[in-house]
Amino acid sequence: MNISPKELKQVIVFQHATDDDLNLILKNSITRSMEEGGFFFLQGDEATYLYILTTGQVKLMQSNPNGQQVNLRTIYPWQMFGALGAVRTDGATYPAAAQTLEDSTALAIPSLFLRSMLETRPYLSFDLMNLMTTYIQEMQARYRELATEKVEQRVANALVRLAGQAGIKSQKEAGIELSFSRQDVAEMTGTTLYTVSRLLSDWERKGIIKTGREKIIVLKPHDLVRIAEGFA
Amino acid sequence: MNISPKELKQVIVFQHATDDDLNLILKNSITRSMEEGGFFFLQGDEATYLYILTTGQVKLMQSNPNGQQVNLRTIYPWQMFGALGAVRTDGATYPAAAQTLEDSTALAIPSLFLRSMLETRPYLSFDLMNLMTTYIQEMQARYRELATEKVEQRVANALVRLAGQAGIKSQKEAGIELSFSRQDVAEMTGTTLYTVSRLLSDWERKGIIKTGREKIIVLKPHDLVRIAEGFA
DNA sequence: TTGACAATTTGCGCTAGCGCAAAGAAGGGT
DNA sequence: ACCCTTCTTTGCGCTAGCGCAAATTGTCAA
Repeated sequence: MNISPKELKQVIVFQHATDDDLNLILKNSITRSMEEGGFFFLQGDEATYLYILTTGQVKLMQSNPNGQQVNLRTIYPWQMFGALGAVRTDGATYPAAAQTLEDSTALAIPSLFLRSMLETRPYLSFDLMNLMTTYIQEMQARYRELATEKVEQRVANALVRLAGQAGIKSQKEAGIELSFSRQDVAEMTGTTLYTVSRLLSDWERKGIIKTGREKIIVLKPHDLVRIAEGFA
Repeated sequence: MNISPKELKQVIVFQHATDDDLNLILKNSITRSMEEGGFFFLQGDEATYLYILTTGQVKLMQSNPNGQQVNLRTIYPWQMFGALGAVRTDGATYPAAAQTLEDSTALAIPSLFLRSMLETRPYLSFDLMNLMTTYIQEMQARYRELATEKVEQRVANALVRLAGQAGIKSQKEAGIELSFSRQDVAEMTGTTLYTVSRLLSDWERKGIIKTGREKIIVLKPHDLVRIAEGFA
């Protein structure tokens, strides 16, 4: 699999990189493929690579000591993951696990090489920092949501967000199709598979969505927004 | 109020700064004082300054549209706050509000000046980026905690953490004294003032802590750790 | 087409935690 | 020393959401 510098430039953090830098990165990196359900890394693994997803889909998740887990984020092609661990100068470990949702391929940039780049390429630190501010704000917002909103609102909100990010215009229905199981949605919103199922069934009865196995078609996004805002 | 470069170097992000840079920062900044209960900035304000707290205590909090709020973090002297808004290149706003818990003073560094420094001082971007990775990890951990742990565990955990960060060895009691109201603790853990009060009363009966008005003295931290880990 | 497996739905009972209300401390200022 | 304000406690009732269990449905492979 060959990646061109031009493709690599789609990555937000590399948008200001020179072609020379991009080639240098490509030369020093390897590609890793992983079949559905496999892990690029586990929580606590030593952070030896920073990854750029080129094909497929990856979910980042964190587990507590009892094994319960939450979904932190889903990664789509040309997004970066594993950056948190890889960037830290001390012998750092990944704070989350990265599991593929479908067969996936990623460019793996060695942490050591990355850090050497950071030292001599100010734009890289800067862009990376900017990306991180975005993450922090997002996490803070989700934290507040989890702390103050009730389940119904959080699930509605998640669907709205997903429709924007991961949605595909449905072929048959006039709506936006999402490919997530009830369990996935539960882990994204800090609730249980049962509660999600009940909510979705309810909304389907009301004609707001249409459901299927590992599939949710959003028919009336606006109604979901209203629910998310608390006008249940 | 005069701040010396040496003092300013306590700030993690400025640890690698030259004396010249530190003086430059001081020359371009102003100090702002704020009495207890006042706001350095509100959520949504245009991010014109990045602040370094020099004296006092500040809490960062985020509100949802209905006015319910969560505490994101408490700031102690020589910590930075307002960085998220100030760093972003687009005309950004603060994603949280900063309210003083006691009379406080802060060094206010203009965002524009800060950004000009970032462009020419790679170490600054780099250190700032490192600080941000720490924040992200912390927020992710708290998010997971909120999603998977029950209230009792979260409150116990918060006390343990606070004892480490903000604790003062109590004069009279053999314990670590914290100055937070029940409401504060509730906002930190995503629960209600009532539930916190009930838990604290319970723990006091068991001799794990001692309570007072806006005061919690941790007597047996280890017992709290056990509760936090789920051995209620 | 038929199995086998995984995802989903739904009934049911339960309890953790919410939140009102009212009473009881604890300070702080005058 | 007293009053007023703010914080805290606790009784009480309630419900959102959990989670087991069992039935049902959808998918894929042989």
